[in-house]
Amino acid sequence: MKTVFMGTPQIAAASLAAVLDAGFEVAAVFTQPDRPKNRGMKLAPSPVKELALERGIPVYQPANLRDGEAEGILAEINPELVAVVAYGRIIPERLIAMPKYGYINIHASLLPKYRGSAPVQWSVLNGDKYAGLTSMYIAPELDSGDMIYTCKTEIGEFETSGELFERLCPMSGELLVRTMRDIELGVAPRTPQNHAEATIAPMLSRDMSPIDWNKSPREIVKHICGLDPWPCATMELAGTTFKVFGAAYTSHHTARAPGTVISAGGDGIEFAVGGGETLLITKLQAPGGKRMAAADYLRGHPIDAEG
RNA sequence: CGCGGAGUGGAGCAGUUGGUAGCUCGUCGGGCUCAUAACCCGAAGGUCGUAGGUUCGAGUCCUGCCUCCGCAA
Repeated sequence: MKTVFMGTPQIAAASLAAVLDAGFEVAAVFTQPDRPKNRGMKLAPSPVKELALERGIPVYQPANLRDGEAEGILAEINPELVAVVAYGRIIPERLIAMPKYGYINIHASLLPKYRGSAPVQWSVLNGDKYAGLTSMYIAPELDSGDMIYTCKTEIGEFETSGELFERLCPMSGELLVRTMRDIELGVAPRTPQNHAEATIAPMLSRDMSPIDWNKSPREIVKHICGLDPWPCATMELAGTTFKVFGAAYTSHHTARAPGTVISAGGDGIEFAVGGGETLLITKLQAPGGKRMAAADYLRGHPIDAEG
């Protein structure tokens, strides 16, 4: 089955690797153009591009899928199936009709929940018990296509989005391979989504970073985990903005206003939060510094507790 | 050359207008205690990232390099 693969980040690269290792013929790879990244803003290839080059697969990085050029390339390759994993681009309707088996996509949520660009992060932020992956046929409307297979995994209480992403990578590969096999065999199921239950998981932004101490301990923990590794939860303390990476529950109660520092010691910094409960911040990062245990930070920066 | 911050004993930090380095915690020894991560006394441990330069003298000024972090996605 002649296939074209489209994808960009790490989870896409992991999926591509699985497809290749399973022996499928990948005639070409489409990925986002190299982008300036990191310190120095050097142009960096996407993980998918790196893998494709390693495996000797032709790479295409069109800036636009609608200008006819991409269509020409695809027409020439004439794939029977196009597999899309986190490509970061809407596929024009006219392209979807081209391949014999159509376009399939792996989306990192249990559809119809969390359509959109940040499904993993939102499943953590919302404190969901499960996250997952769905393979589907691509439909013109974003992430609305008929579902093929799903794959489900429990989210750890303190698992970050980044960690969950890591775990999802191999699962995505397996799911894609299974889906492609059954499509080739003609036995893949096709289940329409319940569009009434659809929710959207929009991109995260830096504006979401500040911690709202009025929330419950668990909501704050999920906020911290969901925004890790980007854009990261933040808090203000003594006029400085800290990134927050770790928290622990306590069994304490307080009458102090949410956001008040109750204590600061070897376990971390304890804040009053919503519902009269408290939460211990255990890992943080000061501007210009590395991330460190809150207790370590306190050694060089004594903080006065108000409780 | 995209912009900016930082590299000081095991950890986190101070270090004033340049004059041979301090604090908190930890570690080790001793003491007190029924006991303790608590308290008291004492000790060890640093070529101040690196290579040069300025100077009578540099952690403290100048230049190159290395490493780390933030912005940007």
